[in-house]
Amino acid sequence: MTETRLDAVKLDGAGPVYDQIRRAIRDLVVSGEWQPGTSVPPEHALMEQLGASRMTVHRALVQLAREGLIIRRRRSGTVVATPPASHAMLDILSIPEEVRQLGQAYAYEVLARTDGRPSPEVAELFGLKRSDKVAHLLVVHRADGKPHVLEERVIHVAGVTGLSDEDFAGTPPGDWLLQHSLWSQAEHAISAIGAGEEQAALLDIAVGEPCLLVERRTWNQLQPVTAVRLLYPGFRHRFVGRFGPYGAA
Amino acid sequence: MTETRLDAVKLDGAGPVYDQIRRAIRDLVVSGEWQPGTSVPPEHALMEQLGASRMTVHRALVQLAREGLIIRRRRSGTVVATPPASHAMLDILSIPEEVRQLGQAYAYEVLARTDGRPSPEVAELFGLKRSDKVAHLLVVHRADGKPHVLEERVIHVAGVTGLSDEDFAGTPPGDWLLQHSLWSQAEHAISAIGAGEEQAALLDIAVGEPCLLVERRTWNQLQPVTAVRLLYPGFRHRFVGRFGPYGAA
DNA sequence: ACTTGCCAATTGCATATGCAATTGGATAGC
DNA sequence: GCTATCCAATTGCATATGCAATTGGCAAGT
Repeated sequence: MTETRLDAVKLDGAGPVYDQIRRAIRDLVVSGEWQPGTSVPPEHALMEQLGASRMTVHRALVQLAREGLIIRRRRSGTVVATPPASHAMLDILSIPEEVRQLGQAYAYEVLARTDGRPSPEVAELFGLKRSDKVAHLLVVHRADGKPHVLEERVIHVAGVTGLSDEDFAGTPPGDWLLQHSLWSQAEHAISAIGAGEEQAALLDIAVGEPCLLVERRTWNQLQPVTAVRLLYPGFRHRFVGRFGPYGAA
Repeated sequence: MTETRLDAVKLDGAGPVYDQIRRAIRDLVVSGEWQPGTSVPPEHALMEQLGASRMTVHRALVQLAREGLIIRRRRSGTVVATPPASHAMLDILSIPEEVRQLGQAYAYEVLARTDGRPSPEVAELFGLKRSDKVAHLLVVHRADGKPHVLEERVIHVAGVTGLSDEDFAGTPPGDWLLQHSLWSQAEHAISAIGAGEEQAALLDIAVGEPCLLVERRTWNQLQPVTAVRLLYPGFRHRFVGRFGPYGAA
């Protein structure tokens, strides 16, 4: 248990006091000056050192604890946490947004739509009964005219209202669903796969070309809403994220 | 601007009052009962309705605002936010951990190590001067004896202490670095690529086989620490994340 | 030694209070 | 009508205060 020097905590006078305290301590932690395991001075000490009230110091410490930089326990005090396993964040944008952010012209085309019952595989994967009604969609999204991503989607009809009257002429299904359905939970998986024959033709790439496959399933209160497979040609796509040891940067 | 019914906020008596209030309002928002754009009752109203002090109500609302569910402005009040673009979280585990979580036996092998200057590409990619010293490493990680992932790593010698004395016999470089260096910022990218000839041989797969490529670069206070390319055979790997509309689930 | 019980240090939570900052909307003046 | 001004509603921040809950460590007793 290393010592912490109390006078290392220095306020900079910018913004609310509680936030100055928070930043001051955070900087000591992320700079490594206060190593994991060292104990942070108790609230009373900081309160006297900094000339702030206990509640103000408390507020700063509570926030740092919520951010995972410190761990607080009654009686035994506050110690610097060891950085947790990191989480990388990937922004999930709608595909039109994604394309426009790249500065390219967006277009899409609904290649096929069938309304019916789920195939056994789909029902299994998605937790549906064979008797539930679903819509299948096949959409290709284009950026500057070139195929950008191939979307295969299954929508659980009972989970969305107004689906049967919608032809997706004005809005691609993903965006339409965002506006017309609620979701409370999603899961996605990223993997790599070679393009199949049909897929290669639609994406205008060679068969076997490595692609990023993003599979996403969405529920609302345990009821399935939609499942989608997005196939991105690998050589022109990368998902980028930035972060720090304690969370998003 | 829709109306919000004040009496919709109901406490459940479990845990701290401020947290009951927070959860009660959060539930109204995520259930869609309070649509985006509707205004949340002012602190005074909630205070009277719930029989709590203003500071307690305040605390709940401040926290909800930090979580992005509501937006607060002086005088104009508090309104329900429209859900932001989602972030998906991918847990970044150390590779030994990753393998063990799959219930498989972990092993690794350092295939090559060279200490020297960065190649022009590496220097460019990583923001190093040609004169900086770097170590190159090539490591294969195995799960139950089979190649799991191929790691190509560059380490900026000046950014880490004790590197030259370390032979990575006991700990793979990624884990060793976590223990012996600080980092404040990281960036990673995921893409799909076909295995090259050498890579295919080391991973025991066919040339051109689709693979997930994870590239990660790490800095400490703007100084480069390490850059790594992790090549996962695509057919046996997927990165999975779970989340909700307002963040991690 | 080992166990039990107690004390005090430390954090957690809630309240009451006061003032500052922002700004929508009303009002007065032109 | 249009603009400048003021007012009041609302949130933001800090303090002072008191009690509750947890628990490390000491002390007493066996």
